[in-house]
Amino acid sequence: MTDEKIVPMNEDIEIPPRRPLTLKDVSEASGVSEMTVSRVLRNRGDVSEATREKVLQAAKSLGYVPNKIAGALASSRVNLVAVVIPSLSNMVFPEVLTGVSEVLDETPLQPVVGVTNYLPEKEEEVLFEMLSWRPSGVIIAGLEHTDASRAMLKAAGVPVVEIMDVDGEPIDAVVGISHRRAGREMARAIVKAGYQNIGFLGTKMPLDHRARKRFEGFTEALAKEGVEVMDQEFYSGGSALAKGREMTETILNRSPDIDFLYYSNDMIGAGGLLYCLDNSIDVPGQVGLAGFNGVDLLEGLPRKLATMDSGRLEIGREAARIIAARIDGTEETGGRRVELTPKLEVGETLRRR
Amino acid sequence: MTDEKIVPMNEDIEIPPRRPLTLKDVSEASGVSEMTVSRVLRNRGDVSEATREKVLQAAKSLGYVPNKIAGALASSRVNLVAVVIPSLSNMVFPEVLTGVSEVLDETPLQPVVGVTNYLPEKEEEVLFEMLSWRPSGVIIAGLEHTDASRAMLKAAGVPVVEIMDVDGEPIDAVVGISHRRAGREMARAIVKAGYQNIGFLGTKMPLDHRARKRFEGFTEALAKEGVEVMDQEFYSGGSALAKGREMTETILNRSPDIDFLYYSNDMIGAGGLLYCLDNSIDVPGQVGLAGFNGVDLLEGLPRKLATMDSGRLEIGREAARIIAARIDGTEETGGRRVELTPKLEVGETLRRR
DNA sequence: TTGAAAGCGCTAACAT
DNA sequence: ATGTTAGCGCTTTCAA
Repeated sequence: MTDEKIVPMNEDIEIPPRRPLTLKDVSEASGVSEMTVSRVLRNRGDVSEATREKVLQAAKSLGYVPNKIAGALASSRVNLVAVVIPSLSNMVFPEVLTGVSEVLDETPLQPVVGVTNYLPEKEEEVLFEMLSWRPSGVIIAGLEHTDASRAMLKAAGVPVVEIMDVDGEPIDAVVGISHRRAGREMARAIVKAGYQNIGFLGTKMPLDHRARKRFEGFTEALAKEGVEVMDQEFYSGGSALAKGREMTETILNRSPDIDFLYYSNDMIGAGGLLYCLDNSIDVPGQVGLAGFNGVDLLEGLPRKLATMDSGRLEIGREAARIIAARIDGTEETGGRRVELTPKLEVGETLRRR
Repeated sequence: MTDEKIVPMNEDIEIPPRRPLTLKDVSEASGVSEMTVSRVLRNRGDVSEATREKVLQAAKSLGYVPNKIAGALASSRVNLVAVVIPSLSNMVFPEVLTGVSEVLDETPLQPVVGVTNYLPEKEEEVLFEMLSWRPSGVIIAGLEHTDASRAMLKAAGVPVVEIMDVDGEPIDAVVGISHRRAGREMARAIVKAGYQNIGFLGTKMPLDHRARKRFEGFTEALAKEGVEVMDQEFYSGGSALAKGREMTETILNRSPDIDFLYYSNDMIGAGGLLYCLDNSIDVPGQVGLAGFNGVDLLEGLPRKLATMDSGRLEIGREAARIIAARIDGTEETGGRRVELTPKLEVGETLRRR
């Protein structure tokens, strides 16, 4: 028998723990300095085609994934944009995000989303958390923030775009619509169409400032026409469509003289419409209806609900454009203000005169 | 005239560029070493109440926001969980995210979302980008990925949970339902209810593997009963509700004998239902209808659509639980497989025998 | 075109 | 209970 080398099973054979690969590994595998590897991987500086090949080949075959944490620390450049929104359940915000992604996809920037559940303290936490990653910009819904949040945003030293709403004092840039104006314009359209006994249906959310502003604009414009909101009803939680039905039934039973219902969003408006149709209420003859947002669900309803487009997609896009332009230095100054014009969609639930 | 000190305007007065604060600033302001400041800010180790106070006070008054990039690099701990989903427009995914957030909110972990638009190459890019931040875990929709994506996920050395679907070979853990089974069960329920001339309506998306698997399960189970799908129709883009109407009209005109329509999602199903009701088609007598997902929109429809709940919220929660448990070491082994049972909701659009 | 050295801001590990 | 030292993995800067 030849004296084979026998490797005992239970020896302290060093099984190196699977460690993430580093530049050094690629450097060794390719026989090129770490620095040059780094240059190749970032397409920076002059590197000969030959070494370039070698490096890319080595990186690929090892399955190297760069460590952005180290890169960001070394370069103090972070390609993240913090996007802070109140909710994901309300389709409005995913739509805004879609607009943001669409634009950022053309840049090296990447959105990172934080959700606040409409709570100012939670917003503060989320913001703190996100800012601690030193993002290159912040897109945040609304103009109402705690003092601490405003202080953090100002101190962050990066572009901040407040979105959705323009009624208030922005910290830096702002992109949105005036919800007061949206409310006023809807009120005028309703009165002009000859409705006089108007009911309002909304969410039970004192912290939804945009819904509140629409309501304020609405009642204010009605007041100018000598009209008052006759009755109102609020809901929280549950299926918005079902709640729209229920609330509509409730308010119409309580105030049978109502001839118009203004809903704070299209979903409950759609529920109201379905209720009316089910109960043979003539829309818009006996009762007119209007919602808010311009969601594309409305296209498929038996009758097209009157609404006012809130331009979510465009808001997301524009906010992202502002951030991108500021970061790459195209746009110098801060404080841009973009007010989009909400456009009334008369649909078929607002009678025409 | 006294000789006042006159400060010339255009002197090279050093205006220190607004630099983000560091631990050192807090250390100097509080007269405590950086290390102790770090300890206080992370609630680590023993620190006397007195110094603790001093430090917190200093940090707060300066408005210090820690730099997680540096922290992560030093500790090689990153409290991020990458969540990769195909889309935000389909409410299903925001719902999953809601479940994920809900659970991660109770932990130090934070979700970071990436969207792939159902494109495998885009998924690969997004994954590469996210993994370069060295997240502590990955939650990713589906079981179908490019080889490169699978390789990256395996090499990442962190828990990976594939979600939504269990029909296939997971990389690590998996949480979802069997879409094949969902399709089969719906087929059986339909045949059992006495329908024989069945149409299928879906999205024109070869890359939506879950929809495909449902369809396969569906046709397979029908075949066992000696039934074949009579006609089918596909759409892409636009308002799903409106498309549901259109497709329903098209297919019923083309194949008037159809007595059941199976929709690949609730939204187009709802459109179909509204179409039928508008056109006085007796549902479920003349034509039965069923969708898929169990979205809560269905609660508000004139008639409750039959569907099968896909348990999105619970999938998100469970995936997050698995990640959290593995990270804090509660759960050792990998490869957990959680198959949720999709539950048939008969509603009012599937006739009862 | 390539490489070497010196940090980025923090934390682990070890003093004291 | 507090401080000191040495990196984490990269990029910047400077040198060759």
